[in-house]
Amino acid sequence: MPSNQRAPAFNHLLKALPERDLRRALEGCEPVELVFADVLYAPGTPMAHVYFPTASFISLIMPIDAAASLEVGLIGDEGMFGIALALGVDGSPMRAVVQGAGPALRMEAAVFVRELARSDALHRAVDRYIAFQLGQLAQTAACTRFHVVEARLARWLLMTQDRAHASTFHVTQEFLALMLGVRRVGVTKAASALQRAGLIRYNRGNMTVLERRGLKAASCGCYKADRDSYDRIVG
Amino acid sequence: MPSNQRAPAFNHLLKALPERDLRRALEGCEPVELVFADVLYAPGTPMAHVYFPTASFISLIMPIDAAASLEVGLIGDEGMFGIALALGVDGSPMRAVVQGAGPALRMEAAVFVRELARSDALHRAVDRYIAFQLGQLAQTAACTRFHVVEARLARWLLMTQDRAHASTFHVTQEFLALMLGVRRVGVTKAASALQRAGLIRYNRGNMTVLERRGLKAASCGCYKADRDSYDRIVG
DNA sequence: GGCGCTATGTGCGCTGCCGCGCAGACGAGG
DNA sequence: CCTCGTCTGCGCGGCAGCGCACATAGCGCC
Repeated sequence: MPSNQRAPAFNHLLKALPERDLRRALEGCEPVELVFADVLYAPGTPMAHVYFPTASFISLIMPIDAAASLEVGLIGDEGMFGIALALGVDGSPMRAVVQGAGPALRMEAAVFVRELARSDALHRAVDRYIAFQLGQLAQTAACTRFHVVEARLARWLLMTQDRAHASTFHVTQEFLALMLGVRRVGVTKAASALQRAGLIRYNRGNMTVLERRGLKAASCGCYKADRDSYDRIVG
Repeated sequence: MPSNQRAPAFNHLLKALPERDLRRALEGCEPVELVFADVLYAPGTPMAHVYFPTASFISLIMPIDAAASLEVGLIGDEGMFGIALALGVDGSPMRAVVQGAGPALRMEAAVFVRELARSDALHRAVDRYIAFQLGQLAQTAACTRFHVVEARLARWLLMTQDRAHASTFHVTQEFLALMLGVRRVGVTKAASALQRAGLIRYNRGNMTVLERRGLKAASCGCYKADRDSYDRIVG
């Protein structure tokens, strides 16, 4: 696994399209640079754009009370943000926040809808991705209910590393606590355990995954389940 | 609210279709009587049928370990089981179990796919329902994480009453524990609290909702959020 | 009428996470 | 160099839910 090297920047959902459909899809896209912590979509507003991350990633965050919220999805170059539009709906209850800064392809909502109608291949790909997201959400619900913070943290780190295409990325414990829906102190405890085990190293927001294999063992089965599900449905 | 009276048996997803589409959809359906606890779908198998409950309801259950599982969705006459097929996938990671016995309309997978291709109205309705399910799953994930058993139980009872169209239905504490992902004892505690408050009455599996209003107050906001979401997206 | 199964209620010690408050440690900027 | 803000670590009391074990009570069945 190369350390901090960026993979070639493309989006797998688009890349799988046949030549002709791909070209037309790309024509409808505009390259943008996503900025960390930017809110790409807020619930209750119309969805103006869809995003295909190429070397960036996006969190889906479900607010519940005024106080509490929970990350329920992570979108990188394996997927897209904006599936609601493919379902004929122009909103979603989840907030979309840039988790990893970097390039993405952006398409206007109307253009996306038009392209979907024109390209069967795109439509099929997006539909399959939606099916994957459904399973992912269910998995996350159950995982969040049953698994301890340390395992969930390990899962989160693996998922993020996959999307960051780098073994080092930036994330503070405070932020992790928000994502996992626990106190920061809970993250401190779990993270020190993983660090003591030599699986990760971190310091003031610089997180490095040292041992993927060990991290997988420390994580719950949900990471593997996600991967398998993706391969089965989309890949 | 009439006590144990059955509402006229139809499925709202189908009912909203224009005359012509509705007729064709119904022609593809076969009326069936769902039996309590029957497994309509098991993960890893191809999905042979879709179901439109008319006066029955179905649980979506996400298994996680060999031991643990969690109910992540409830499908009554407001929806359908089998959305994966509409997304071009013939499987799902969730088990579908009959929660409330009663009549439903069943359609063969191939027929469903064909009808979707033929009827734009059906396709649009199903797509919107999928969008609703996505939000529902996210809501459930967050609710399960943050809310106490008593509130979640209240929510469950309200959702079930809506789908049973009756204020009395059959459900044991053991079963509730499985659905909510807690111990039976946890359900006992929460249920006695609700009973002491005069909101419900139960005895050996016979559950009666006495005060919807009070139950709503005891539940978390997630029940209302679900309803609102449904009205906004599908209704 | 008695037996056994199912459903419900209780007690006890434990664990994981909570809220809150505080302290040390590192880094950036003046 | 010093200050301030950010990030990380810890202690303490509390609570919700866990695992386990046991007690009671209806109900069906023979």
